[in-house]
Amino acid sequence: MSVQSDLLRGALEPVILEVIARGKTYGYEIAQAIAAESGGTLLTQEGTLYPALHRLEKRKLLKARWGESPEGRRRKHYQLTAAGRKQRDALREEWEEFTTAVNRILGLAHMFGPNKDQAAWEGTT
Amino acid sequence: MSVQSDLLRGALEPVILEVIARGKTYGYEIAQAIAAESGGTLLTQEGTLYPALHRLEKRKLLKARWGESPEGRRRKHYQLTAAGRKQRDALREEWEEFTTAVNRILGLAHMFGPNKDQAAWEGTT
DNA sequence: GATGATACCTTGTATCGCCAGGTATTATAC
DNA sequence: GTATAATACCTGGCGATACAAGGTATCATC
Repeated sequence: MSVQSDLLRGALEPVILEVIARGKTYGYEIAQAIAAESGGTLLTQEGTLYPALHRLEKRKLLKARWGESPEGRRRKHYQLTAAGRKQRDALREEWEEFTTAVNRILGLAHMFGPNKDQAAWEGTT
Repeated sequence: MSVQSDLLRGALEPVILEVIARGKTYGYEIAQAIAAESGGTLLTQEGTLYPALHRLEKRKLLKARWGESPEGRRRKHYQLTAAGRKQRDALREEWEEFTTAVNRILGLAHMFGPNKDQAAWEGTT
């Protein structure tokens, strides 16, 4: 398995929730949005995405209803539940903290917020 | 399993390689360095770290030799091989690209400096 | 009528973080 | 003396999940 796969494991859930929050509602569209909005870096395979959506639905973070495309193809539309919105916020926070911690170790200085003790840390090695 | 666990999967390898490159040589020390340098955010359990070191050694990214502490306890010291250094660079690059892509989707602009006004953007949903 | 795009799904495999347990030595209490 | 903690290593089994590979079905295009 590629490293991309391992990286995706922690990021897929917040990404999906975010894309749905932005108004992409069904699987195929969500996959395309992830690919497009990531500049082609993130490519969620169908065997990854659909099970993930089902898990989120099972956990009541998403609610689903069947619909149809203008051409008559069936689509399964998802939307965030209240719990889903809450989880989205929590995961975004967790992602931020986690990547900040890793970036500190990797010596990658770009951070999200105001950061006070970067300089102090830099001096201690 | 916590989300932290899933996040760690993609980051553990580059983090370990980086910490060893910085001069931490044996497991116990590496674990403490990861905890300390991440500000306590990253906590690699022994059941995570030791197998990871063994995998890296098996893949010839690390070379190991047994040693002793001043008090007489045995220690297994690791160092990067040439392939390990190369992998470290590659993984750092991959980490950067990946997190940049995710941040773009999550609306976390990858910024330099203490400026963060997401608030304006947040209001537009 | 073949191909490709759209749109969904599932099974099986491999991987890996973690839990829980183990072994052993040394230092520090009490 | 003898717990307890800290140091320092290890492993087996479990649960979770990304992916490959396969499937079904509709519609547009050539």
